[in-house]
Amino acid sequence: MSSPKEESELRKGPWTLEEDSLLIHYITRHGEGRWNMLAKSAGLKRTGKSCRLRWLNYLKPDIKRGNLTPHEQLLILELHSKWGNRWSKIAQQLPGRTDNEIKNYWRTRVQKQARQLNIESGSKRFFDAVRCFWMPRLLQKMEQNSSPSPYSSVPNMNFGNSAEASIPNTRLPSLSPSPPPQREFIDAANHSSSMSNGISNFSSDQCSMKFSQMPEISEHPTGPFQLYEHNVHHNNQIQDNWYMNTNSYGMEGVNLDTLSIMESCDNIPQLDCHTGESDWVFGMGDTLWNMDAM
DNA sequence: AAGCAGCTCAACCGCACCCGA
DNA sequence: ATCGGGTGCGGTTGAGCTGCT
Repeated sequence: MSSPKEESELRKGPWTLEEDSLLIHYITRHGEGRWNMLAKSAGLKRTGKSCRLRWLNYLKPDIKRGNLTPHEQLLILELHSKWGNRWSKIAQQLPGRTDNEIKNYWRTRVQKQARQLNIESGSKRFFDAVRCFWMPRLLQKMEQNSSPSPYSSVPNMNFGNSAEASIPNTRLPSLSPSPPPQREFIDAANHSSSMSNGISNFSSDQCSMKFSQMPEISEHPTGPFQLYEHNVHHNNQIQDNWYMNTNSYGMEGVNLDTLSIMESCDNIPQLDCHTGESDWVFGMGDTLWNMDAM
């Protein structure tokens, strides 16, 4: 137990370079753990908790900095649907990313989008928006940004409970011409269409037909979202240029018009990319987004 | 240039759990 | 059985940054 005097001497707030240096040097020499003792031994006027947090979330050598990649974002969406707010568990699946970072991402990006859409972030509508727009767009970004397939590079990337990787069996709104779907995407969709786990009634034709009813995404969006998708006219062809800036996380293309169509899709049998009663493309039940009040 | 609002993210807080004495 | 220290986790806060007017 520390005396009141010691308590009052404890520093709070942002870490200085000197403190960082002390912590790094101490851990390099003696390793992690026993944080309270470590704090004292290292000569830091910080609580053990503060030292631990600083190390794990910021100083540890394998921490990745910078924006989350579309692939990482997709993984977060998928894992959150599975585990809810189990940030540390989710973080374990994203090497170099911390639970704090993922939590911040969820709260500032995902929940923000839900708020702007004026929908409950755990609701079925939000669920559909994520599934039918956000995820496919992230997938598209991944296709464009990377090769080989991001899925093949993700160990244990298992979308859903089935052994098969049932990649979202969705099609993008007619954003023509879209890049050819990646191999796994097609395979998974084809495969899933023959499965009997609730994805069976998926038909890509149905889905694309449904999306064809969606409004064209305006080049000059006026909705609450700034679209980062620009249709570039080139040789009489329209090319969709996707790019990320710090605020673009793929869902910006979802506007209220689109969602209202989605809502009207409730009259039409639930979005064709929707899969049966409660399963969705990743084989998750409705309950998955309800684990915690988001 | 200044003021303001919104956003991001590092850091803190409180609680729960684990484990050894 | 229980007490206390150590640790981990999720929620929240606030300083600083950015962009807009």
